[in-house]
Amino acid sequence: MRRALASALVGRRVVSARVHRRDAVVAPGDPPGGFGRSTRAGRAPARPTRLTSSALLAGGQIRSVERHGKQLALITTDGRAALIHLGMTGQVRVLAPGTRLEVGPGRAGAHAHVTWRVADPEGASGGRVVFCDPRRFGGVWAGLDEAGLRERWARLGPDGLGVTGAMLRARLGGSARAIKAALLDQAVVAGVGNIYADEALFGAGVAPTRAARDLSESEADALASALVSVFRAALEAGGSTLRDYRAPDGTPGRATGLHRVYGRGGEACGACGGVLTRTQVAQRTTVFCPVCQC
DNA sequence: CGTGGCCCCTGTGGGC
DNA sequence: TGCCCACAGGGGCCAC
Repeated sequence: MRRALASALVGRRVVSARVHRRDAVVAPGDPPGGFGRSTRAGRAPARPTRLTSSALLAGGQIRSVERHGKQLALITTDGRAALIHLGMTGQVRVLAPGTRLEVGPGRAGAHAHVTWRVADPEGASGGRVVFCDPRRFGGVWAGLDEAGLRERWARLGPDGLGVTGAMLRARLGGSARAIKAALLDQAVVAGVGNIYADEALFGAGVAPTRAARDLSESEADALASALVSVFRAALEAGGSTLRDYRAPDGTPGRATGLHRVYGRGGEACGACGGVLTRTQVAQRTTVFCPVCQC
């Protein structure tokens, strides 16, 4: 996504930013609680703050598109930043001038929440970029600057693509919680979600329920390198499309074909032939091989 | 302070 | 066909 958005946006101007659903955006001064909390009926009476199009980069020129973990930042040459998180069902689509967004799986196209119009520096239309998310677990953080962005990202762990055993050990510390719960914590490693946690634990031969503090040094090393290879392979395949995910050009990812345990509870383990166990860890469905992972 | 539980939301697929 | 339930790529808050 980052690469596709960078090639579509870097050097272009943001002509306008339109918000179709205010609760898919968090602006500075909004009450805490994340997406959807500020305007929901029956909640605290706090009104959302006024959201200017400038807070969503209108009038700026895109200098770079950066990513840390699951968060994607659009940064302008004058130092403004907006941050996108896909949640479970989010998409960011790039549409050529004159084209329409199809409704698509999960009715994503019927849930467009933010639309940016972009243009070449000479003014020729560059089409538009649309953030969609039916469930609205994702959203856009508006009104950031680069310092605010770095501050947010400093609270996250190292990005999963570059994690090492030493980083992992330092972040796990003496925690008694299940290693899978620790991996899902974005302050430990940024970017690990339910699919890749299970896949990496399988790759490393570590059971998801093991206490984080009980991992040996070599197990932490194996887990870090399993994370990196799982991420590399999934990126190479364009990501995991269970149903909703699409690249910015609308193509689904093909990494689901690489999953060795995720979504395969009850099936035979590809390594030992035993039955893959499906259970719950940290309130998330978890699949692992009780023979290969211990 | 660290943790588990609960909740936010919409869509889909299976059982009856 | 329709209704109800379970479940889904995430993460913030709150009570223990």
